[in-house]
Amino acid sequence: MLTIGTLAKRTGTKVQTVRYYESIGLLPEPDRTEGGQRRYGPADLDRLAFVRHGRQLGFSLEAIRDLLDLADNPAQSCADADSIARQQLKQVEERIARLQALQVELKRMIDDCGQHSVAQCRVLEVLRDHAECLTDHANIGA
Amino acid sequence: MLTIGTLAKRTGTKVQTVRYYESIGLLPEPDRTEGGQRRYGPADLDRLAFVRHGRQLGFSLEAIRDLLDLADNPAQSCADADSIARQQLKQVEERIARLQALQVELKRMIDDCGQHSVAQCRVLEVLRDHAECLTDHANIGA
DNA sequence: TTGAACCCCTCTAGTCACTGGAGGATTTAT
DNA sequence: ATAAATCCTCCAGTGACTAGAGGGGTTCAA
Repeated sequence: MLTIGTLAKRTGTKVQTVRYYESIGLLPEPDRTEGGQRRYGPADLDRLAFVRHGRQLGFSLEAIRDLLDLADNPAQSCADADSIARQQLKQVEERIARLQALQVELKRMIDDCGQHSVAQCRVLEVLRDHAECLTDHANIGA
Repeated sequence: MLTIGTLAKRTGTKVQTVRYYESIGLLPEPDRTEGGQRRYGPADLDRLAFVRHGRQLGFSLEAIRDLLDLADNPAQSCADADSIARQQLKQVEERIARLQALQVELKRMIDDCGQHSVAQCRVLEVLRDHAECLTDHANIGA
């Protein structure tokens, strides 16, 4: 039986985060000692590892919840898991594209900056004048 | 004199967001009509455009606050603005690298998925078994 | 067995950058 | 004069945690 601290350490999670996952129903309520402390078994370790791994792959907790449901009912369709993963991939690819546009823009700002005097800083110019922009970059660079 | 709605529309911002920026001191308190409604001038439009443009480039509001200070005191150093932009670029590049690692992993999951039966879905397998991972992808794929 | 060290508990509130809604006032156009 | 559209404030919620206060539990050695 593992304490919450051990469980957290083994999965690279913070203790508070484990309790948070429990509070939102992503992890089941574990056994407790007489003193009221949580004690976990191997199944809990697996489930938390699954969650963390999903997070590392950029899945939202909502998506992970769906994937856990699928994993709990293995008779169901693989297609659902596949489509969740495909959605995730699409989002990741969109983010990459947006960030690459920002990268170009930022590099241009910085390159230009070196050649100008203090009073006419290109970084600030570029921010002031949207027209300076080469790319019509998308909404927010998350 | 512009209403808040017009100001918002011109800068691609929501009305609530404009008020939010005012509430955190990013925009100055504007004039008001006798009835208490906000009325904005061209300087407000510029400042808000600057903020929005910064956001589109992925700067945090904190960074934008610093950049606005620099823009307000043009006698100060361009180097500060440059270093903020450089930090931002570094962060963007890190995010791209992380996302590209995720992309590889997700593609592999999805490619493998098609070849397996419902009962042994690769997507779920990969999430279950960290050992399945080729890449040791970083913390959270933001 | 007593004490120290370290862990655990709940609860509340904060983070970031907004977004949404309730319930009501103002402005504008007809 | 009235209707539609916009505006106001205030409060609460999002996602995914994170931090801290104030207290209790567990474990090990002396």
